[in-house]
Amino acid sequence: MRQERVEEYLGAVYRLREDADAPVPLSRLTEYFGFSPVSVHEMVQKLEEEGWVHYHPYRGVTLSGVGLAAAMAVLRRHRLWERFLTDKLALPWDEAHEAAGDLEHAATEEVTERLATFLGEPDACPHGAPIPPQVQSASEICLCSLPVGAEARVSRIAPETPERLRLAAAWQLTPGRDLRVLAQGDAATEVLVYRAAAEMERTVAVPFEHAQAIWLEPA
Amino acid sequence: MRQERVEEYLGAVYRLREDADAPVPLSRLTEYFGFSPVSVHEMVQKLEEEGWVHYHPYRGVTLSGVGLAAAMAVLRRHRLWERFLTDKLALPWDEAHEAAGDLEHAATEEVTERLATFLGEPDACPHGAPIPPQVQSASEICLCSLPVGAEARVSRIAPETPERLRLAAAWQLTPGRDLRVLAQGDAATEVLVYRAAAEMERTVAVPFEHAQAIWLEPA
DNA sequence: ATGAATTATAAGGCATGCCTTACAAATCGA
DNA sequence: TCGATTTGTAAGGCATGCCTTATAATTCAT
Repeated sequence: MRQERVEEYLGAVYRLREDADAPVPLSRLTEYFGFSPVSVHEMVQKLEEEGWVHYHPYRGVTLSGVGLAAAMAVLRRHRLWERFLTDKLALPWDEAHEAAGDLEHAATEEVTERLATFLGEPDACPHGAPIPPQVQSASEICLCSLPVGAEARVSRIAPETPERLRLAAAWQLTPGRDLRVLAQGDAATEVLVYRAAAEMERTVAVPFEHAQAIWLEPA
Repeated sequence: MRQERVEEYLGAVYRLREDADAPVPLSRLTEYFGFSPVSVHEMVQKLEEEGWVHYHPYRGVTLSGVGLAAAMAVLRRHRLWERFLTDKLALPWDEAHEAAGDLEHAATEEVTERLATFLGEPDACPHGAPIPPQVQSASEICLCSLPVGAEARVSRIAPETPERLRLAAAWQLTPGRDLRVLAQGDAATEVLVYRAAAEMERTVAVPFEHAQAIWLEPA
């Protein structure tokens, strides 16, 4: 298997496994890549043969030791390049993910580590995802879970679709911004209302589907 | 054909055509890539079919209009990344070429142009090769051609092999450095003797094979 | 002008990584 | 527990881009 293919699969598994112990079903990978189930199944078997993942039939895949290390390396590269693209090249943050997807496979470990030094060893990508070996904060909660009146700081947008990123930027709900929940909209209409705190007097109505993807550190 | 493959071939043709009108023989490409003549021939035919090159049987290939434009874009990306790697990441210049070879296919036009801006629109790669649309200086001459006693400034190392680049760096014969020819060694022993000018009192004996690859702007 | 070297072309092969169709097995909800 | 849904497996296909072997055509130097 080509290294790039391996890396793409490992990166996908890493992203999709919410819990370290929960195997990622092949259906998730099928959906993630847009490949046929048969193709994914084939690749997963090869990945297992080569020791990258453990495959539990009818349950899904988990990363092996080497697989985890490789996945972390890939995600590290990806997110470092995202930082470079947004911070140094001023690429819009909704384009950074895709552009970094190509660069992550092209850069060697040496180049990546030099890039990390150049960038000042950042801890997170522009969308707030931790750059391995940095790990996800345990206290992070979803915007949907924040009680009315509570304040919090935006820490991450995930999953990061271009459209959602553009909206989040327009709402000024980007990592580091503070907000307070003004009111909870009707869950049926799928709208929640929030107000960014203090310095900026802005009130935005965030559709439920996007509020689900905005993660916070409570104040 | 995959775009990356096309770009590699066009880049090779661009580099190998000394004169715009002289077709590049397939044997040069065979040698450049280390592929079999048959494989190169196959690819060249496909490139011709798709309009990237003109193929003159038994003579070689020349770039078409679109092929030339594409080749220039590739070389531009390549050399901009080389500049980034050496200038911003402090990657040794003999490693920059290889590392850039992967990045050049991964970066989009938009990213490349932002990179150019970030780097301050450089005119040449770290090894002195012009970054398109910049063109090669016509007054450039080879170290072998410089008369004894004449002074000149190093402008370029080409062809750039890692070993040669390491030697050139050790000799401090890098683009921008001034030198004067002290004496001409015996061509049979393939050694020429030069002395870097003024500020640094250094005398080095440059083997003929490497002197052939050091290009100068006469003082 | 002829023979050696170069170049072209034909034919068949191989690994990769996708695809579809078809069918079997396991899981899970009602 | 039974049937629908999900998941696994087998079989065959396809494009890419390399490879080797073998043979034909051309070029070039003597």
